[in-house]
Amino acid sequence: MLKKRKKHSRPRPTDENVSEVDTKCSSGEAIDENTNGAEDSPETFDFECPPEKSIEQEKTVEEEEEVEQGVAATEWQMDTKASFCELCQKSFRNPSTLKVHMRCHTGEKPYSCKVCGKCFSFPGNLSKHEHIHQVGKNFTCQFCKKTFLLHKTLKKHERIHTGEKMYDCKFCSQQFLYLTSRNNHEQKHLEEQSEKGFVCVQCSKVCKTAAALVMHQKKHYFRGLKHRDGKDLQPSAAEICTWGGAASSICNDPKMTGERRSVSMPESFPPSFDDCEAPLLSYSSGVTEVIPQNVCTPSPVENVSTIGETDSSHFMTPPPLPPVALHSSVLMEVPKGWKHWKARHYNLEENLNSDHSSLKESTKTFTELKTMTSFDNPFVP
DNA sequence: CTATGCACCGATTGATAA
DNA sequence: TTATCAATCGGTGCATAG
Ligand SMILES: [Zn+2]
Ligand SMILES: [Zn+2]
Ligand SMILES: [Zn+2]
Ligand SMILES: [Zn+2]
Repeated sequence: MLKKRKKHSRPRPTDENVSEVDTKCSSGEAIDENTNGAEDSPETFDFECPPEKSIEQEKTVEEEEEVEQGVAATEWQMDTKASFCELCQKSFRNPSTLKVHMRCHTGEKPYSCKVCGKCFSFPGNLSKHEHIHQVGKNFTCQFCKKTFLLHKTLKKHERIHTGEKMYDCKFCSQQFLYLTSRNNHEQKHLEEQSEKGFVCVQCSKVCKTAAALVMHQKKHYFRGLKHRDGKDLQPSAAEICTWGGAASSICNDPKMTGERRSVSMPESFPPSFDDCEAPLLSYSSGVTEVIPQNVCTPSPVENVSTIGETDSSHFMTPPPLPPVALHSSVLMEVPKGWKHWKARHYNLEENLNSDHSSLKESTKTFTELKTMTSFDNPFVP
């Protein structure tokens, strides 16, 4: 299996006094003292690459296939060769990785800063921490020459110059530079939605009840059918399989339910807009003129559970399957699938950083579709 | 207040040394 | 095969400006 080349394979400093497990950090720490600018340290300059392109997160082809095939991932986790954390249901290929991982459950922090005594679970974090005791800021912005203590900080700073806004609103096409800004914005959506009732994403019509909304949306739906005119708006079989497989695998995938904070998988998932977006994803790839409007419309969060139980048919379903049913099923129920869509959605987000071209492509289209569906969103400038 | 910006932390990953 | 480490991610908290 060819792995994607990593570019950051610099030869390790062999005999540095990098006292490994040693709880006290040796002062000569491996922490780059090649500080100012760190000439070859990939830490500092890899602006050739698109900022979001994390080489670190690239997955092996093998893993990609697992995701695509859906089932493989689950099987892999059960593989005895893999180390498995029962606490968070995560698997690791390297047993020692599991050991290290367990520290986040045990709270063990064997690495302590000898300057301030602060303890850390992971050696790398101690190294980073020790950096802050050094005088001088070591990372310089290539655009404004401002300096920063940490590489991560620099990278984030440079987004200001590059214009990269990595935080997308889940409900509209707006993007944000800061997570807090994004969250605030999304909160507004939620508040707005819950005040109004049930909003049609196509025309912004607000309905008092979900049932009314469904009736309303049927109009859009049939209108859409008229305009379709034989255009092939259907996803390819491959796409369907891919998505279907991904969904099924992910929802069973312990990896996806772990405590990995970066994924922000909520413990419980009151169906939210996320769930509504998933259907978009499912048939977005390669589709240029979809009826993305035929997505389930966000409902007030607090109402969702009720609807799911008693009025599930009011939700338009993400019809992952028969192409023929692609459009005709958009108004069908799906609540039992909430979880799956949710899971898939998060998986996509995670894979957005990977180099998986197909997932990426789909996600990209997803973003485009979000734009399409948000034309009438009051939050869109 | 809200948005912006920085300091810092927790955790994972892949390469590679042992 | 296992252990270690550099690299890098996502995230929180707080300060400050408008
Ligand atoms: Zn665990
Ligand atoms: Zn310290
Ligand atoms: Zn700058
Ligand atoms: Zn928005």
